Amino acid sequence: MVKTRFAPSPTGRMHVGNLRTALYSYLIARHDHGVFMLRIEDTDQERYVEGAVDIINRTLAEAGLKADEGPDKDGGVGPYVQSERVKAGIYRKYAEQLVEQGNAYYCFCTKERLESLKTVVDGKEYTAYDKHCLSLTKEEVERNLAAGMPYVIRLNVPTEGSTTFHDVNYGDITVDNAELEDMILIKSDGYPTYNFANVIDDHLMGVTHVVRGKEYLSSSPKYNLLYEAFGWEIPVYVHCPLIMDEEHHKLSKRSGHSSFEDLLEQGFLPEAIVNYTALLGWNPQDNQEIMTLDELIDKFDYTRINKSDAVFDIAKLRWMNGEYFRNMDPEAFYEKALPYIEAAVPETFMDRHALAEMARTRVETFCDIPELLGFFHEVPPYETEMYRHKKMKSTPELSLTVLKEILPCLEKQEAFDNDSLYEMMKSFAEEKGLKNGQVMWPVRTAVSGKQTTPGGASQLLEILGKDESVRRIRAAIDLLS
RNA sequence: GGCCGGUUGGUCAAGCGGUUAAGACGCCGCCCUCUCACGGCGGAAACAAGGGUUCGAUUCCCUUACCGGCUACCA
Repeated sequence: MVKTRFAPSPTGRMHVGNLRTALYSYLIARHDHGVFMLRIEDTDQERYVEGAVDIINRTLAEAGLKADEGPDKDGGVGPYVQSERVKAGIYRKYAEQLVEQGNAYYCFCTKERLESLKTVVDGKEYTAYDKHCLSLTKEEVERNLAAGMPYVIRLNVPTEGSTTFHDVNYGDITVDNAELEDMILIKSDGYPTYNFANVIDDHLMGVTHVVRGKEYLSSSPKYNLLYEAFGWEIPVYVHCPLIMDEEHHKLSKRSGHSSFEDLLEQGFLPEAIVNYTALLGWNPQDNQEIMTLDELIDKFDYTRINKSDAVFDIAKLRWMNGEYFRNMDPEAFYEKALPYIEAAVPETFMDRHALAEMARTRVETFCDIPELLGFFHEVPPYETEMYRHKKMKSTPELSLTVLKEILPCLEKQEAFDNDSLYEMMKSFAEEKGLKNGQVMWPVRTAVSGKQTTPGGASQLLEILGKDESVRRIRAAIDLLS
């Protein structure tokens, strides 16, 4: 039975790199009808952010990634929050076992001593612990412990030989043990480090596939040392390429504007965000890009994940979001777009459904709506030169004449719907010996003040209604006179 | 600096020894058209470099270059 987990740290909003890791974990589990688990890794008290767990829950819920097990749904291997597991003494117990076995040792080195171990190369600091405390006798350790000296527990990495581990994506990776540091297992505040807690929890919780970003690739050999020391079975590693920002750096919370919540605020649909991130580092065989979560579950194959990093391209996300809008049920779009429409066009006499439908095929995010529909609320200031259009054979002078003559027609027009209005203007043009554009262009400009509008003159008139249309035509006549 | 990984158009990304090197986004042009948008058609645009291996390398190996990650009592 496949069991995957998503194990975020509650340190703020969730950027798309994390979201994708969650998504891939979810897809692997679902594809195999396995279990997807959520675990909260709050071992760093410094970085803990109040409310961040709520953000994680909300993000997963909105993205549609429901966990089968987690803090809110016990699956029998809890607790699912690491700080609670610390209280239960879980990590300490295993760390002490390693100490007894000789695979780990107590270290009482002070900050100052560690500082003295630092070497500076190219302005950057590097430390390599020298196993100083490994030589402490059992008595010395007991004495220090009894004296209440602060300590950490370190892994005793062999100085000779090499360690090889296997990753589904990157194959076998071998590293000289001399390169591996005696990493800290238990910090002086009693909390485990990420690397240690991960191994313990993944084993205890029965995780079969570990999905994570490839930034952990270089610390993975140490994991094997841990698994071997405990005699535990090593899970399947699935390291994913990183998602990069425009500057080609790892997306992080610091980059800003790239978290799931940021994107929602920028007017994107959760489904589109999920769909897009799925394609950053993976692709289905069949070239289909627009996929529902269920289709992703069906098609996802973790052995086909890419190795190289991917740049997050907001332009393509915009396109994809637009595709979702175009394929969306009009009523569903209307409901989500309504707040944006109401803000841009407060006039209640205009048909909101018609406005929504006008926007649906023309915007890429909800935030594009105000710019697109704003003129319905108020005609923006414009130059009379806007009435000049070569292809339409329209000029400001001709426009004035057309508007003056069509005004009474509009006033007496009874059926104020698109088709009727279009017919009326078309026959008006015919009677006057004008081209269609010579009538449509001035009318559309007069009621919108815009070079381009969503929909043609007649559509605009219909939504504006007779009173408002007439008012705007009159204002335009004044402007041109 | 050391270690690990990566390198196909601007971006995502097929390809897994023999191809006119897919497709998508973006960009440009044309068509459709009451302006847009949608839609349709077309275009420009790539195998980092050098050595091998091979009858034949984008595909396999090595070197170099470049990019990235790690090198924390952060994850």
